[in-house]
Amino acid sequence: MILPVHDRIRTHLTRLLAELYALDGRAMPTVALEYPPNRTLGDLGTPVAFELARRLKKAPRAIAQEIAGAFGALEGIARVAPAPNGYLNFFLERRAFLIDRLAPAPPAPRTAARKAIVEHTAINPNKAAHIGHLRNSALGDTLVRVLRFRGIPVEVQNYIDDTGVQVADVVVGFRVLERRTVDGIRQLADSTRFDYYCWDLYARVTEWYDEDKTRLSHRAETLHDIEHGGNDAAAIGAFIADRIVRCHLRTMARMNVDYDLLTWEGDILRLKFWAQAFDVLKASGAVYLKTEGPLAGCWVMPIQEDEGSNPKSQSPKPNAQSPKPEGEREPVTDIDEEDAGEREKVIVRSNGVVTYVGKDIAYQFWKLGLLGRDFQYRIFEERPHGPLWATCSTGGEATHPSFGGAAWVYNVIDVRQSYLQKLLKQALVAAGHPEGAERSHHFSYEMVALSHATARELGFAPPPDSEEAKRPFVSVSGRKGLGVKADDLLDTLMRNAAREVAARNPEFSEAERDRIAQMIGVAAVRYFLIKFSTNKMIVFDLGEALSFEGESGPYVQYAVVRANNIFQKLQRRDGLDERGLLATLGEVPAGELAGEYGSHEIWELVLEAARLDEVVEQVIPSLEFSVLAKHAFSLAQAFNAFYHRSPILNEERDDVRRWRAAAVMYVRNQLTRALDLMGISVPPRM
RNA sequence: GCGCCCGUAGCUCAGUUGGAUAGAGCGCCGGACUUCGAAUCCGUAGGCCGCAGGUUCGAGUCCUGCCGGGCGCGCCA
Repeated sequence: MILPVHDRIRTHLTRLLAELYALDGRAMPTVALEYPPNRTLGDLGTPVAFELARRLKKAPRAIAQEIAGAFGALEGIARVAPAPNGYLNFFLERRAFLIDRLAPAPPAPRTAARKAIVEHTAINPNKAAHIGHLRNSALGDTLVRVLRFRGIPVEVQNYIDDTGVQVADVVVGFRVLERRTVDGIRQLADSTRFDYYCWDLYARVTEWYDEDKTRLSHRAETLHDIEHGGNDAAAIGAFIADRIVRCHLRTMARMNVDYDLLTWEGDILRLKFWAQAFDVLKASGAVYLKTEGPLAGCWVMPIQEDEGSNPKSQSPKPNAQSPKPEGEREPVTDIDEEDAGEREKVIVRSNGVVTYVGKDIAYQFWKLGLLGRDFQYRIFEERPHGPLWATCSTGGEATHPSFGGAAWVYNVIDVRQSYLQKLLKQALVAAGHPEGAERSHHFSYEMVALSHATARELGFAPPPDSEEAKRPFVSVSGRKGLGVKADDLLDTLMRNAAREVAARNPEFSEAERDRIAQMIGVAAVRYFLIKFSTNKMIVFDLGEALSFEGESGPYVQYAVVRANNIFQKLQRRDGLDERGLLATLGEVPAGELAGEYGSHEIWELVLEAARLDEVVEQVIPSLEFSVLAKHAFSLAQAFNAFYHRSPILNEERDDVRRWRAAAVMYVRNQLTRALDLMGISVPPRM
């Protein structure tokens, strides 16, 4: 890991600059650390002299020379070199650096970090999951892993909208279109792929509505029944939601995605979370009753378009202190009710029913520990590593872990919900919790569409002369049943992987082959869903996603498998294991590592591998995991090139062999960690 | 109409605190398996970074305008 070295240089340099140029805190430039384009220039470099040039009225080059001259000794730094163009470059103590990083890691220091809640997945529990949902969970789960890597405690929640329109529509499908009873549906669920069945039924219901709009009265009626409970529709709705959620959990488990708590919307209603939040919002003036105009009788929240309404976001740090007390914050901007052009969002309808935004506000308050109420909790299912909990409104377990009340909240929801998520933050500010707003993140990402080729392959080709046909992609639509089901994709992926594995390892048993194929399939999807910027739409193409070559998850896995093979052979052939290797590194001549034999390639590998912590640090505030994916890929790429060029087992010079093996060991360790952050495991062979 | 996002190689994309020579993958073409596994590697070709201004020692990156595309803006969720 490289960050401790950054910190050491930065601290040293800051003190040095203060002495050298009598700079006080305000005048002190930030010491940015970068990587020179090649190792002959240095291992780390800073453009700090450029920043000082104007203030000191001196050429950057002269400043860099002065700093280098006064630098003195610093642990881990072999040499400081001012570059002719003004950069200040550093050379590291290579041997110590690598030995340090190979030593067994000390137990992670206890951090005072407060809990973060990550909510992701949140699929309507009325049909099978599709490829778009996988993007959500892949991003959400990676966020969870990355935060935990940094020592931040994380609670993972999956929100279940069991009382919404989508469940109601499937209830209508079963009751009205198919005339089934609860028992009939249960039988069906026990004997079919229930989530697939509902996928089709849901599409049929949508069509049925489209044929005759008056049929929508069935939806309204069902929605009402579900919300009030104690009737057939509610029982069917509850059954469907429960069964479909279990299907979703199985699908997600295939992707190595897991949760701590399922929060059910029905419980938010039954426990009257909204009533509580409503009181707070009314008291603070965040919402008010319209007495005239088209919205008369509605409780509304004014929508602010100015900058002040969108507080800057903060990201958690393991050692961050508690937020400033609210008293030190700027006062909430006054809401100008007289402003004629102002827009208003209805929170409570004139018929007294709260909107989706209202429920979400209450839920967000609870997540931040600002509501003053809690759920009851039941065990949803037992798992090897402990129970999966779910909320409930009556008869909960007497003892349960503590949920909610987090310092940081991440809501992983697609970009179309940006507007609502912004309202959520505004509500927090208006209710007097600006710091809660700053610590609430909408983790937004773009949609997944289908390529025309893939749509055609699946039988969704749009009519030749339609608008859709002219577009560069085909939109998925759960309502129309148009899309790639997650399990179908995973099945295809794993089938293809199994074929590849079998071709290369004919001696494998079927079970072994399938176990490995599964790991490879997961690597392929998860990497594919992570490697694009979140604000870029993914035009999903089966062929591309199925590819195990080039920039892909399996490519990175393959590099690690190769590295592991080297160690297995080293041990078998030469009796040299990792511990034995480590023990000798202090004595072995380090010419190969130092680049004295003409190539710096193993040092390049080590330095690049060490950057994982820096990459993670960068990835948390930006929420751009493509950076992490790219890092892993380029490290794997560098390793593969090295592997090809530089033999280890057959290298005759013992010192060279040992340093190469040590570098491979470190790269392997770091790549394994990077893959784990993406939810990808390493197969024993592939 | 208003708001947000995108425009970089033939295609798909990196380039996220403004820094040293704009990079990958795929595709094309040409090479490398009696050698730690070729799901690999090496090489060739391919760029008015949408356009025009501005800020800066320095702009693909920041600002303004324009052009092209996507998505939002409901007493739906």
